[in-house]
Amino acid sequence: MSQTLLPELPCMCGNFRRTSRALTQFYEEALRSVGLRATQFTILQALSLAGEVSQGQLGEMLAMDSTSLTRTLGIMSRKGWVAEHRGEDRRERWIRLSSAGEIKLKRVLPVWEKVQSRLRRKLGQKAWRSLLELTHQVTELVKTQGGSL
Amino acid sequence: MSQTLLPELPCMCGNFRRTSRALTQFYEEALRSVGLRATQFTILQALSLAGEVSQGQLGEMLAMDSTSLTRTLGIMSRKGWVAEHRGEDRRERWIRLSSAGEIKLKRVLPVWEKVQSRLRRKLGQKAWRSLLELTHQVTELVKTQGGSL
DNA sequence: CCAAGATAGATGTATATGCATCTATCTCGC
DNA sequence: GCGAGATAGATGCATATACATCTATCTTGG
Repeated sequence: MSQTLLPELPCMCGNFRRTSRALTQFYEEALRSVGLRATQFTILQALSLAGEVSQGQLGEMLAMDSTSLTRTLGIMSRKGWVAEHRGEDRRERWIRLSSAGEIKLKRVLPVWEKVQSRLRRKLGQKAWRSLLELTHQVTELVKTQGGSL
Repeated sequence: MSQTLLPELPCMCGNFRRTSRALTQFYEEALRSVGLRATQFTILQALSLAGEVSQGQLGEMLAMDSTSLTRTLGIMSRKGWVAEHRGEDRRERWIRLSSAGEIKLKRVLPVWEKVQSRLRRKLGQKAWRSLLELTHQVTELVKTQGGSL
């Protein structure tokens, strides 16, 4: 098949989704060796940083529908990476890394660091920093002002 | 639930995936009124720009596995938005907008433009341009140099 | 022309993801 | 304390998405 040039997409959403797909493949190629999907790694890392949080709070942090987390956390729970218990408010589900999860994360981090720095090197410090800041900014903007003008 | 501050994620991939989710919800909230998912809109728009392409070429353009397109194009074909036919090479599937697809796109574009400019206004011209360029750059980098150092 | 290897998609399977809806709980006014 | 309305997650359903594998077809050396 001929080399179709990567076109500039005019849609910011389409653009982000495309880059997400590309990046996900890039990271998962490495993560595969340790049996983790991108989302699962993100959750491990987020829990490691945040400590114990409710499912809803985790959803907020990751801009992910908390009901979507029900399934992903189920998978991770079955693998023994997270520990859950009901909160004082019995409707809530509180989540934290299990010790197996901590061990898993410790083993995975070097793999992640390698992909991460490989990309950082390719992109350059400046673009790297800009991207982290800009994507964070977009997420905040879109999430907090949501539907308003 | 208390307002958990949106943390900075150290992982570029996780960052992009989070922003993608947020943006997708933002755009789909608007697109819902015209019965389109983000991916479907992207494909309509891409076909409108590219004309007729093979399934593989479309996958390249969108950094999407061409076998994933089999299902999405199936859905869109059933809705009558795309027309397909076998290529001279009988293994290939060539895709273009049907006239119903063109009409659909024409009806959807104003809705898209509105979300799009709403976001552009919030972000500011400068960040907007930077993002389009940087995301494009990342996609190219990751896709072309893929696994290499 | 033919067999061997390459390639484009189709299909099976697993995860990711959101929304609508449902259930269990909680909160608050009375 | 009770009932009405709010809230956290669970569940049903649809789409999105990738990879492994399979099939049909093409290409190419002999």
